[in-house]
Amino acid sequence: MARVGIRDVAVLAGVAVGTVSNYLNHPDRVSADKAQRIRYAIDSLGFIPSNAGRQLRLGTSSVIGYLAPDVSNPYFAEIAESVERRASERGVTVFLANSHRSQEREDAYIEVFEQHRVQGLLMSSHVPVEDRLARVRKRGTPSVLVGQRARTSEQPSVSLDDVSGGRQAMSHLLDVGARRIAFVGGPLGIPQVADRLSGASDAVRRFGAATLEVIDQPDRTVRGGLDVGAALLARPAEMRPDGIFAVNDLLALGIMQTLVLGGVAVPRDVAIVGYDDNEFAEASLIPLTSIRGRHEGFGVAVVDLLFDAIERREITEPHRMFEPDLVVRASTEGFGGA
Amino acid sequence: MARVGIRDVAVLAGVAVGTVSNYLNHPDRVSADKAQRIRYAIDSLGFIPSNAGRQLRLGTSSVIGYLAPDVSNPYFAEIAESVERRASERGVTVFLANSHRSQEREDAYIEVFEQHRVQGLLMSSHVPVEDRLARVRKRGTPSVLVGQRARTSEQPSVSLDDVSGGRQAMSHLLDVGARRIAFVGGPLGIPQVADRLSGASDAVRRFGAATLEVIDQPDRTVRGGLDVGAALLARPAEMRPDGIFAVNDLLALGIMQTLVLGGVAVPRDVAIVGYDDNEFAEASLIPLTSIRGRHEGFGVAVVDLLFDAIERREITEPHRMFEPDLVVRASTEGFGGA
DNA sequence: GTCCGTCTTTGAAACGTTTTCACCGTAGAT
DNA sequence: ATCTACGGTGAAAACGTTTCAAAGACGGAC
Repeated sequence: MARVGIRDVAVLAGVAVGTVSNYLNHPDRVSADKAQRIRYAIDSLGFIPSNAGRQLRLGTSSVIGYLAPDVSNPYFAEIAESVERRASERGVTVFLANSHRSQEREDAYIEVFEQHRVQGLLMSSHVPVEDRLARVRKRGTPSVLVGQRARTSEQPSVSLDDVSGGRQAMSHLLDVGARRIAFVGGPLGIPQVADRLSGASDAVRRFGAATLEVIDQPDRTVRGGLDVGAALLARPAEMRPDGIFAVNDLLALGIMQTLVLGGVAVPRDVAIVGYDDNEFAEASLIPLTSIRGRHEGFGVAVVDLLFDAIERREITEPHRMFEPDLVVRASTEGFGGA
Repeated sequence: MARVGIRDVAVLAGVAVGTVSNYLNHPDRVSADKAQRIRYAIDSLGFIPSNAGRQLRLGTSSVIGYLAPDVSNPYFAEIAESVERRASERGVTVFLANSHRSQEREDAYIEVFEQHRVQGLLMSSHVPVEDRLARVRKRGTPSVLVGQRARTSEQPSVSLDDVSGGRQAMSHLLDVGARRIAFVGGPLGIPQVADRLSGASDAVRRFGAATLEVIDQPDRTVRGGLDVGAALLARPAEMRPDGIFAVNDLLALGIMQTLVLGGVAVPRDVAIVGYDDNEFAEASLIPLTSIRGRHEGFGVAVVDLLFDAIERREITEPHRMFEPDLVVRASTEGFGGA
């Protein structure tokens, strides 16, 4: 089953290979009858142009890569979706890859993408990657950091203003009347987590008459939330927080489940705020108040920024930041029995 | 910023290109001192081998593709994850792509994967694809159909036994005492949906003294579930089903939310069973009884089957089927106030 | 009838890699 | 000192495509 190449097509159609290539890339340059013969030959041979050959000649492919820690996380999935939509509008295809939170696999995938000479690389990560991306850029592959504000001005990035998000979440908890508030999340070394905490503690500081407890839970999943919930239940009631700000929705849902099943009323006894506003925040039996980033806009911003970099256009604003919104739902409405 | 090639490395290291190639692919054939000079040259130039060049010469790359309708769906995400794990054990990388339920984009991505001469293609789809994959196979790219039993013996596939899953779900509802049961899902043209319904109605038929109503809801998301729930609430109470089997968990969670907020007690008034057992089934405030496929095993089975096809090994069992399990939780335990 | 311009077609070169094969130098055996 | 074996090296060909320069075909204007 030898692969069929452009040469076979040319022979069968009785034309030169150059003509077949023209048919594929500049259809206007080839006459109607030859076009038809070529079309027939392609169909009957099942010819599929080799990307390798084309790429070798052209020096680049029309693919971009998106490397995320975990595409199954609705947060990244949503971004991937909007990126794909925009990329398809601009005529490039997106290859997704999961780094699985492993730096080793992150590096491996970066290298694979480089080997494939993708036009550009989009990357979301839980750890700083500016230096690695700088090396990649030096070798010729531009990139956009997604979901995390880059700390160098050479590295374009698109992110949410997590400081503002944290501030909004915390202000809301204070507004509804919570005073002994717990921030749940981790590890604090992750920029997104640190920023949210920073915004939150800023809000508490300004408000004054409230306390902020930090519960470090690096496992930001439903399961991690269940653990935190159990730990809170084990405390005497007066030691429990009356407001909880979880660093993402999964965590918040887990916490909420344990508390409610343990007899703590949400939102009467404790108000809970999540982050990301994923599909399940709204679908929960006690719908979850959350912070929503408008990720649809992400796709356009990210892809367009990447193309600016690819085409070496002047980038006036390398760090695009989106402002998140607070979405109030039942998990905080009615705190204290109001 | 001209790309640096193997030739530049050879010049800087003062050796022939063939030697550099040997260093990369057959390190044992090159002497220690030249190896060191080459290593230095590669590092200082930032050389990344071009996949295009290599692939052109070799005729194939070490990449496989997984094309799914929607990687953000936990069901496919889990599969993708286990596939990636196994693939990485076998030394190939996986590129993911989202078809977004659009056949047009499905075809486009298939073609892109073919152009890239992936070693093989994994595909999940909501529609029959055997004929398209047959064409692809004829052109030289083997594939494995994932999550759907192929209807030809030439097309390898790995799937769950959805008929059995449907039967288990329904038997359980009958066991706990439900008699007026609704099956929610659609479109019925989708094999997975049809199979689950077929298993379910088989169980009802055998049992005898129960009715099965089919509620066609093609939007198998939380939102779709909310709609169905609202429709059920609008009925007079005696017209409502006392058992609901939703074709996936998202749908079930949406239905449950509307019903509970509308004053219907779950599981006392109505028992609900989902399908897929995703993370949120367990995390719901009323944890959801569901049907669980052991998708971890999927990865190994799928990738190994694909490699059998790639290496033209004799495939004795083209259709691997996994048996799903019933996971009983609060949404059915205690039906009727028991 | 000749010339010119336009439109189409052609063949060859080039892209970056791997592999094959021939060659060279060295070491060990005679 | 000569021969043999062998490991390491280098030059060149091949992979499939696109592009480019040049040649060819054709029709219209003089």
